[in-house]
Amino acid sequence: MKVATWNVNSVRTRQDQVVNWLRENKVDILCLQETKVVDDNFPRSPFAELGYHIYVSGQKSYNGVAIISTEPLEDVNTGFAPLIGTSDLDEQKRVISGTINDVRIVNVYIPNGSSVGSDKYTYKLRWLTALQEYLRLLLYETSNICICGDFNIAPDDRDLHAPALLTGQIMASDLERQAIAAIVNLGFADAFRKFTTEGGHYSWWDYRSAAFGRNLGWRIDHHYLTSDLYAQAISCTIDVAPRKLPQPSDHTPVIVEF
DNA sequence: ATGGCACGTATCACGTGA
Repeated sequence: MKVATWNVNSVRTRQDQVVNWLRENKVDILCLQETKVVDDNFPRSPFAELGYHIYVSGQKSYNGVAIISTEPLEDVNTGFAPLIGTSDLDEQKRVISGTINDVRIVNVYIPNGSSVGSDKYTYKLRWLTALQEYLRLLLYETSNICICGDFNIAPDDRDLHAPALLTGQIMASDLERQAIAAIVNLGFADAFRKFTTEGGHYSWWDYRSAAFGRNLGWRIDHHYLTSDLYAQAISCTIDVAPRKLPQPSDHTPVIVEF
């Protein structure tokens, strides 16, 4: 099974690119982030015409997640509420989950955090604490979990183009990295690092400063797998091709196969 | 030096992203 994640920075703006990518990359699951559209306005038909099922949790202008699946998903739900109860953290649409072939797919769009010490940074850390609790409870229900999405965190210095400059800044601060480590310690592993240990591989490049052309990137889009799935993983790759297109998203897809 | 670019909004600038 192939599971891809892609922050598309508006699914309506990127609609043709996403559909074309799906035609050429027959993944079973595509997790989207930053769809930036309310559910009623999600462009369902081009995906349905390819035979995909569509599950969405969106809002106006900001955030929004979706799962595109070859097969119908079971037990689809959104937000943290199903496991940890009602929370103000669910006002922003950042979590959608469903089951396929006894694998629980959890698609997340982790908050950006703005800058270390800001109110948004505090929100990001709160959100990460909630995610940790959500996953801890989910592990009582199933042992096969693939959590993927835009984490907005570079787990270690290999995931940054300029660690000396960027370590400690937003997306590379100690508390954010500790939050990732706490999730890993629940029983997950970073699928990409099973196959690639060196640095220089990124999933996001700033639109500004011609960052992509100079490979000034960050690896912030990840798949974390429970132990059996991790053992079964046979590849995890970053497809940089969509980032080269005209009017691209600033992120590019990452694909795991297990 | 907080800049650079892109997105959505009933814009003609702003908030947000990372």
